Amino acid sequence: MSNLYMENWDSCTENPAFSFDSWSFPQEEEDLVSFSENFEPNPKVSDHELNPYSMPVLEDHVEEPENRKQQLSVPGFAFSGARKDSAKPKRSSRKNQKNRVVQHVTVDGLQSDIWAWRKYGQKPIKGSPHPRSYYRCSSSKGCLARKQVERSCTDPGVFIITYTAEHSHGHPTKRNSLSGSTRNKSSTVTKSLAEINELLHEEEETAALVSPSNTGNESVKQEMEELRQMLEEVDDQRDKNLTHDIMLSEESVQSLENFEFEGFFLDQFPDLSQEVWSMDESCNT
DNA sequence: CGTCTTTGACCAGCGC
DNA sequence: GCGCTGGTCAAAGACG
Repeated sequence: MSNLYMENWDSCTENPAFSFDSWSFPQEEEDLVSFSENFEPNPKVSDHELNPYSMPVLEDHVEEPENRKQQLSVPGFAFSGARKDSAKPKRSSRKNQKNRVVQHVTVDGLQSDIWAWRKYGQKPIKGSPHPRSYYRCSSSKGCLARKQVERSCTDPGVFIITYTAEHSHGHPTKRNSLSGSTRNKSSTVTKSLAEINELLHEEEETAALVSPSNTGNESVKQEMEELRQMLEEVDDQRDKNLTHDIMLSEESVQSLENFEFEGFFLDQFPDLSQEVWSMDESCNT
C-alpha cells in the first residue's frame, strides 16, 4: 500500500530497506556529508518490517556515537542572535533536512497514522496544483517530529508524506483533546461503542433465532453481561474526562477478542485494535 | 479553557 | 544584491 523510501533531496532512492541511525539528523555540514555517505541499505530490514503508520521500525538499532549525539542535541535548530528576538532559535536550514523519509500513501494510509499531528502551515508549491501542508507532532511537548503532506500531482488519490526529525517519545501519546475544529474526531470511537452495544443486542437476537436452545446458555448470557458492564465503564470514564481518545483498555479488547461470537468485533471494528495501547498511558499523563 | 486550523508575514537558502 | 521558493512563526478565530 505504501511506498517508503529515503529521499536525498535531489535524487529519490526508492529503497524501502535502509539503515538509519536512531532517527537523528545531522546539524553540521561535515556531519551531514558523513551521514549521507554512511547511508546504506540494510538487508536485514524488509519492506513489511517497516511501520506502515509512521516512522520505520528497524530491526537493528545502531547506537549513536556519543560525540555525534551531542551535536544533534537540537536537531533542525541552531541558536543564533540573528533574529530580532534573539532568544528564539534560528530556523533550520534546508540543507539540514536533506535526509527525510518519504512515504506514498492512499487516503486510508493517511488516516491510519497513529501519531497526533498539529498543522502549522500550508504553502502552494511551485509546479504542483496542490498545496503542501506542514504538521508537527502534538503527541508530546517538545517533540521535533515534522510531517509534510502533499497530494501527488500524477495521482490525486495518492498523498506524499514527508517525515523529518524524530519523535522524542516512544509512543504516540495523543494529547489532542476534543477541542479544535477539523481534527480527527474521537466521536468515531464513541460511535463504535454504541455500535458494539447495538451489535451485541443483534447478536443476542440472532443467537436466539438460529438456536433457541442458546437462549438458555448461561455462560453466553453471563459473557454478554460482562461485556455490557465493561462498555458502560468505558463510557463512564469517558464522561469523567479521564480520556477522550482512548476508550478501550487492553483487557477490554482482549475480552472482546475472546468473545463467544468469534471475530465479529474485530471484523466490525478493526480500527479499535489500534486504540488499545492505551488507557493506562493516557491515565498516567 | 485548551488545542486546533487558517493564513499572512517572516526568514534563510539558492540561483542568477 | 535581488528575487524566488520553501519552511516556520504567530495572531486570530473556531470548536467542544
